[in-house]
Amino acid sequence: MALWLYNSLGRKKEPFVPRQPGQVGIYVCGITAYDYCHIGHARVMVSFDVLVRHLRATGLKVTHVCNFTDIDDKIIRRALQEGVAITDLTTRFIAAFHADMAALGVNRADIEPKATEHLPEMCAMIQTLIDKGLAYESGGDVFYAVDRFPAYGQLSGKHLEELESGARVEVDGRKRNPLDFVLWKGAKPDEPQWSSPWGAGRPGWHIECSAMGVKYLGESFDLHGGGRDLIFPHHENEIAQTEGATGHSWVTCWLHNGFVNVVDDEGRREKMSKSLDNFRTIRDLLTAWRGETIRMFLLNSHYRAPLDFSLDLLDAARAGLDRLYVALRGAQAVLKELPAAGPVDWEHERQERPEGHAVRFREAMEDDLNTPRALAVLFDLARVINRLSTDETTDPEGLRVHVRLLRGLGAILGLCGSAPESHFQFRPEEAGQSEQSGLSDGEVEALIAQRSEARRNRDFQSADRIRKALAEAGIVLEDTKEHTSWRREA
RNA sequence: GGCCGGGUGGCGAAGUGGCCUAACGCAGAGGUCUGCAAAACCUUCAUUCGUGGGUUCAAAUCCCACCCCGGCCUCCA
Repeated sequence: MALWLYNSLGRKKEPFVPRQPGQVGIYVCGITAYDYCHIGHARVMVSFDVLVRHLRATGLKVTHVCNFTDIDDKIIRRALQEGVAITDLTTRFIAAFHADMAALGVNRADIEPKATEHLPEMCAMIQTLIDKGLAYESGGDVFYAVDRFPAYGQLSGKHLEELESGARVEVDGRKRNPLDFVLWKGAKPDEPQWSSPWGAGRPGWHIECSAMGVKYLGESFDLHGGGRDLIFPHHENEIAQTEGATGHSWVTCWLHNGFVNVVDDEGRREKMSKSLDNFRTIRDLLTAWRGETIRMFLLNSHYRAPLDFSLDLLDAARAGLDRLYVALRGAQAVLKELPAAGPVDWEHERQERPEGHAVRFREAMEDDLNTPRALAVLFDLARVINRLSTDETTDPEGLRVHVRLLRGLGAILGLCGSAPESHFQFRPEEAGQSEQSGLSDGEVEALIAQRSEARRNRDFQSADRIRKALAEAGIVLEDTKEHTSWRREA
């Protein structure tokens, strides 16, 4: 078994071989901290979170780095607008990022470097580039001379001549070549600034990822990822900077996920983005859907394919996730206690059940993280579990084994880790629905107790009246022989 | 204009030469179970894969042309 990943550099799937056996370094381009995150950000973070989980589940030791851009034009502008200090603004949105990601079940990266804390590293790299003749000072700024780096364009498949002819790049007299990009921006009055050999100023955007990637993962490492829109110019420039400075190859495999699109009422679709102002923030959606539902929605399509976002699809994802939790809840009723998600013993699974769920799941994941296929395996498992839970002749051990597997495989996708009750009893907070979902858990339980009493007395009229009332409040009941469980429906 | 993705059932989405008369989920239909429901389970739901050619014993999968959707080429995940 081997993991195959689609490498944007070369545009084909390749078997993934860590540079150092058993160890992986991965750098993911994080956010610019000036606003709340939307589904597009969620997709990046969830995709790479799943990749890291998978690498770890297959026995690799992973160092996961995800940076924060905490100084940049947009941040400065936004801080000015809001009349707050830049660090207050970035601190606030970094905290919001952490909260949103926690809700989505995204694990924290091992290292979360901030640009403003790595000025010396960036300056050192810029100086190296100047010394090597790859960068030059001009009018207080420092620029990278793209035509001094022959491999420029290798990642994005762009050729310098074409870029120049197509040029939407604004003319800047200080640049030798219009495509040269800034490494160091000279300070304007009233802007945050750091001292440097080239005068006071601040770093360009691209240099931070080069400097911090090298610092934490080395001059060569395995994986570097982000959204497709970063391929050019951001990642192209990162390569030029880093390989220009070190003189050798930097990242083995570049990974990029597809966009989240928004479809409007006329059926037109476009990329969800900050600049188009057509985004839905994660925290907005979290008022009506569990984070795990959003995760399910994202994982139901392949990470590289374009993905249309809609509320209906979120509902469908919720229904699918319900199915997995129904299976867990049914098993819980039989087993009394739900087995925890232990690590999957791949060797054992391969020998005992070569066609089994675990093997099929892993094969799907190893095919460039085919999460839709991996999810299909989870659904197959849920069916098996449902059958075992309903069949009274079943021995509990077989059921336990399958439940443990569902939770173990689910954990690699970051799913199925909650208690079934907390999934089903999640309460949306959306303002307009407050009346509908006004019943507290305790009130629901009390009404169910009344209904159970009525049913025991075979007073089905009263029982059905209560059930109907609950249904109108968005509560659905499910009777088993000895117990009534309930869930909230959107 | 250059480059990059995508077009598969009512919806979402896998599948990239034979196991595909197309996985899986949602929605729908019938049945079993149930006091009745719900859930579950069983059955059913694309002879067809944007269009037109071609290659092949064999194509959703390869080749050619065309049409449509989205993106990058400027900040963007």
